[in-house]
Amino acid sequence: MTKPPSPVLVWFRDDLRTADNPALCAAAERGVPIITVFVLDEATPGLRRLGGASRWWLHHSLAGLRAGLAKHGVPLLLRRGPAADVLAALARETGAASVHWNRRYSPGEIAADTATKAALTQAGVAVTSHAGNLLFEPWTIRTGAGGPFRVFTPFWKACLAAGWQPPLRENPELRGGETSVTSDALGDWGLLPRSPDWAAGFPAHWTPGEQGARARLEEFITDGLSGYASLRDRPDRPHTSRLSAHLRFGEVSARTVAAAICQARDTGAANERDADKFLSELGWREFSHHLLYHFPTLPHDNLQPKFVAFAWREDPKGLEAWQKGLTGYPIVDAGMRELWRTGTMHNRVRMVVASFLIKDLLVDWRQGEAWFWDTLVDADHANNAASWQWVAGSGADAAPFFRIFNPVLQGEKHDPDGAYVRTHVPELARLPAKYIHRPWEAPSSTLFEAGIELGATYPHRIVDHAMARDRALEAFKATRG
DNA sequence: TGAAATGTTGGGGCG
DNA sequence: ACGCCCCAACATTTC
Repeated sequence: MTKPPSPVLVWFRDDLRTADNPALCAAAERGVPIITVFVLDEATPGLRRLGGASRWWLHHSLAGLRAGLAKHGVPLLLRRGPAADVLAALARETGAASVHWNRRYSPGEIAADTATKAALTQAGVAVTSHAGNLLFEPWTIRTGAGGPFRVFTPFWKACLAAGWQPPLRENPELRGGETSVTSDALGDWGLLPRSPDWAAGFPAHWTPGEQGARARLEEFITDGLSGYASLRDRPDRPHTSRLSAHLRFGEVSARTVAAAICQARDTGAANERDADKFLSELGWREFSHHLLYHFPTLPHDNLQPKFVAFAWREDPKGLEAWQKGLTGYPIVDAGMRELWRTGTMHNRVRMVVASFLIKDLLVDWRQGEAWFWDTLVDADHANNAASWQWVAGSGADAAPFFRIFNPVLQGEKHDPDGAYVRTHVPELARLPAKYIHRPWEAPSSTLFEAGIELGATYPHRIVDHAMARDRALEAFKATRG
């Protein structure tokens, strides 16, 4: 009578994949049965509760991961509660002697994981953490002086010089663990919205999960990468990767994406300019995560102290008009409605709407950050905070505050025919291109023929941009002086 | 990974 | 022929 081997636990977090998953690989190499778990932890202090759109994504991604693991006979258990308690209990129930996970890097997550590791070690369970979610561990990229970079270009140069690891080559040979241990039912977690089901339109745009991520990566390299450098700013064209949510949940690793892009470049399938431009966008993801690691207050506090005194306006009506896509500026409204309807927004338009909220309405960037956190399927604590501070001018390597986007010119430059506006603001669809980004200048006969009545079928502008620009510059001057 | 204001230049119309 | 003005086109500066 030999005792069955004690299983190994793999704790999934932001790495909902089987390929290039160092924690899963390391567990597989132990040659004992594997039991995996995902913990919905809304109890440990310091962890940010997921936003609505992210919860929708997580539900489907977990369903996909469970199905993918089931093919190997590996169970995915779902548990809810403080991770330290849940894992300690699970180790007891399963008899597991070791746990593997891939590291997280935000301050709250680091604290939580440190506490979990301590609790498990105390209970005699070995914990091993791995590098799986970034190209580089944040503490490994340093300036000549030994500190963290605050400027992107030298940061990325240092990254390129350091070189990242290729993805793990082999899919691990997975061996499932028999377990009678209970799991929550995914449906009981209430991750999906109902009454109203605002995510009803999401499935037409997204396939969460590892398979969907790999398919999206291949499709991007085939159809989108060529021309990426010049067309990535065009919201009316399909030249962005749309991989951000897949990366956020780790359905595909950054290493895998980077390797695929490099391969396309090195085999001549993609030109160097397009490939390198896309790689640098992965670099911005890296930069944001490293910044948050080194500057843990990034999501809450202005990185540049001079902004602490900035006289933000309280403008609940303006904020609501912005959220609903009723500002009267077509490119802004198109973006905000794309966000609500599909859970994403084109990157260029994100900058335009953020500039509008911060500079035209003078609303604190944190209110915009909170809305994006709730509505974006790719909402990422590091990227979101770093990017909002970038637009506000308060962050690292940020756009200067006085770089104020003109929503009309941005629309005309990047959506020249108005196709993007027409898609998302259908009440303007019949307006000629000449006026699509400035309907208030259209002759009344043109508006009439397009079936538009300003103030009735489409709002008047909630603020005059020229006035708002001057106001913003004045406010900025005041913080400096 | 801006935009607007201001400055400069050069061609053409015109007295 | 010449100087003057206008202004588009482009460059530079400023916010």
